[in-house]
Amino acid sequence: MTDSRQPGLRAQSVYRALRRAIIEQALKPGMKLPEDSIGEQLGVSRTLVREAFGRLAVEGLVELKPNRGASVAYPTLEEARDVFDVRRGLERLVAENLAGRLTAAQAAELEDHVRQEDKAHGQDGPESIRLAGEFHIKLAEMTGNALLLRYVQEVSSRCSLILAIYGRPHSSECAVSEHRQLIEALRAGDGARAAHLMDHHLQAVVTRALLTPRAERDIRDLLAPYALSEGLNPP
Amino acid sequence: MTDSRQPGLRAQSVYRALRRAIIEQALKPGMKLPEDSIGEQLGVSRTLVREAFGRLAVEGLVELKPNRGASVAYPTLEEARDVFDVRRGLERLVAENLAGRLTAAQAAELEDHVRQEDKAHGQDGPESIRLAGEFHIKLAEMTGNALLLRYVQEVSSRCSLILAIYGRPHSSECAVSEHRQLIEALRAGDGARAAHLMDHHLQAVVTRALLTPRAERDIRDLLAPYALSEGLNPP
DNA sequence: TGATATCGTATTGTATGCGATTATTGAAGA
DNA sequence: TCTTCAATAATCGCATACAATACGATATCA
Repeated sequence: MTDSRQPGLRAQSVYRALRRAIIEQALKPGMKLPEDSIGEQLGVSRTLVREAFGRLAVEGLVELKPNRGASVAYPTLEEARDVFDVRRGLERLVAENLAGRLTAAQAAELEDHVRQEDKAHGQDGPESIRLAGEFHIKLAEMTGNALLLRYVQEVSSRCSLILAIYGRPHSSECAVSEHRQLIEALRAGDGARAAHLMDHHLQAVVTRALLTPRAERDIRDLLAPYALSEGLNPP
Repeated sequence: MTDSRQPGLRAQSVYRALRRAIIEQALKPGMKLPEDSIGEQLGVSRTLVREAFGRLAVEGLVELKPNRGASVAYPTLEEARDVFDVRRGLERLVAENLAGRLTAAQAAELEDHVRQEDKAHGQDGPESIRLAGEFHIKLAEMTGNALLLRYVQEVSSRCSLILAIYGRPHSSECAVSEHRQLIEALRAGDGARAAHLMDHHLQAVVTRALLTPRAERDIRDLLAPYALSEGLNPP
């Protein structure tokens, strides 16, 4: 138990617990987040829960409306596009920073990682998705740029949310082969090619996992399938 | 008085007040930030002050150490380099996004802005610095990408802090001519050139304003000039 | 029956209080 | 004079308390 009576760490524990719960969709997008029940569940007061909400709101994982509390963020398609655009820019930067600077140990670690991805790819479980995400985090870590890492983590989290809403069920977001090519380019020190690969890789993720033109952001369109399944006939 | 009895807005007021105070160096880097006195000064309780500290800590403007409270962040040179690297990446993205998409009204607004910069450039005051910063914020706004805007604002804030510590006194950070060239490229729809110009522009800002190899990050070196001015003789 | 008003409850926003940790002052000893 | 240590004061971490607002249910009226 990492309850840790140490001061300041309980606050962080609450933050991390909620963050994980949101990313793993234990708390689904749009779900209401009452302060006292969550605090009670985690064994802390509302104070710490609110503190965590604040951080999560900055990161775009929860929405915070005045006098009506917090709920898990429900990004619009427009926000989703924004997030992916920024993500591509950030990860391109990662690729450029890393090209040629990869140590042998780092390259080995990455290759070990894609091997794990290969194994998990067959079963198409949440394990596969987690590994694919971690690959990008690992790359960001290797730049040694703390701010870049933080931003990449943030957009990755938000991408998880976005895919939970708009993604097709069992798409294996990242193609392992694309990860392999990327490592190759990084190793060769070809920054331009690495950046280009990364860019197209992430672009591919969007088109693979996102049903772009479908899923209108209007309530009518969200309800349409339910109406149909009930035999209703909206105009 | 924007005291605003409205709920949730007082918290934001505290956040913004502290943020401005830090950026404008009313609160200097490294300065201690006691919850009580600040709350008393702003007419709110420690609760809201702490909330603001949390947000500012996420954004890297304050440091938050367990059991010893908050202080204005004092970025190391390494952190400074990280921030500038990410900033270049982000603003390159801005340039690419904006190239060719600039409306006539937007172009006019930017040109009006650089004209103001021209005027202020003579007096080399803080006005000049503020305008130079706002130019970049305006560009980010024009992308329509809220996340990109937030990130650019964040790195800009941190750059203010960094230049306050490591910058030479009256360097007029941005060359107005470079801003003009950038607008030109954006107008022409030449994304690659715009990105390239932005990249070199920001690179130039660093070399112009930052005394890179000097300014050691050791306390001894920070204190050296003070020691000398007091006639002391450190080993 | 349907719409609106009103009251009670649940939940949020903010302040305050208490125990714990850290900084500071001053005095005693080397 | 410089160090060491203890007592006090200041500050923080967190929980709780209280006021204000929003939500929901029942009652009232058309």
